[in-house]
Amino acid sequence: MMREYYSITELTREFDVSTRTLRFYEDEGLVQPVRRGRTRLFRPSDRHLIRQIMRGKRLGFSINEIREIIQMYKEPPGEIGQLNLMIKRIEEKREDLRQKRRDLEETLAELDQAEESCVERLVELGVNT
Amino acid sequence: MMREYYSITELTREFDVSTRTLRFYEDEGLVQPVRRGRTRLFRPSDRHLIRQIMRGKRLGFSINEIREIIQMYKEPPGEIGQLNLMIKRIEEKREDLRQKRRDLEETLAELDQAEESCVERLVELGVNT
DNA sequence: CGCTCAATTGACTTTTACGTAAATGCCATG
DNA sequence: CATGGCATTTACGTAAAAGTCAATTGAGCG
Repeated sequence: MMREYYSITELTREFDVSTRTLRFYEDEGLVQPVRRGRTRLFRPSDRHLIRQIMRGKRLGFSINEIREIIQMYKEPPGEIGQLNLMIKRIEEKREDLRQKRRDLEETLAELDQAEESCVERLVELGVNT
Repeated sequence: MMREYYSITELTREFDVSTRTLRFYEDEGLVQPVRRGRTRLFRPSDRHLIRQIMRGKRLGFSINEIREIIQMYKEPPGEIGQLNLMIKRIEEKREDLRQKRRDLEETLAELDQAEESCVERLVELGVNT
């Protein structure tokens, strides 16, 4: 079932962030929950945005970078110049992500090696006792 | 040829960081260049460390996390308890990196989709004019 | 030796991404 | 109705990771 609204505390629990953080994202214009009186009602689309924000954070993107990425997920603009510009920006972000992927694979490889050294050392010690 | 020493400015150019940054990393104990008088002489091992630091930064790790990772690359400890602890830590970091990889792939997929939408829109506009 | 210019040091400042506290609102429940 | 329990707003605080600036220092060179 697709819920209509989520309360702020529901989402803080789901994503393990504080209310302060979600309000901060609202101030930053990353999400725009609707209001009933003064209380915020987050829609599924807001929830999805928060999911994307958390992903961006884990990848080490700043709020501004996340904002840019979120722009890219939105409806493409209607003007050709804008479209070409957006495609260029998207390509840049993808290159950025590919660099991160290379960094990630290299780091994983080095950690694999480090673990192997540890295991070898354990075997040595196990043999000698 | 394997250079013996690198000056601080050489490395700032190579890695596109400021001298302040490299000194900061030294203060943080991430690198320990030797000294001739007061000037720092960075050895190939320091250079390699800086490379690893930059990788960690691009992946969004904090200085403390980078410090931990660097510890893992070093010689494995001699004591069994320490070795097991280190293996556990390494496994945690790897899980962290695998999460980042999932985030990365998802983000790349969404960007692919976004670009496709843009291209489609371009085709529409191209057809209509 | 004196000059110059890069390098160092230390202090202070800045930016980012929230944390925290205080005062207050809203509302369901006993 | 008052009590508890979230919510909100406003304002100030803070830690991390450098940037910036000023005052020195030292090394090389003519």
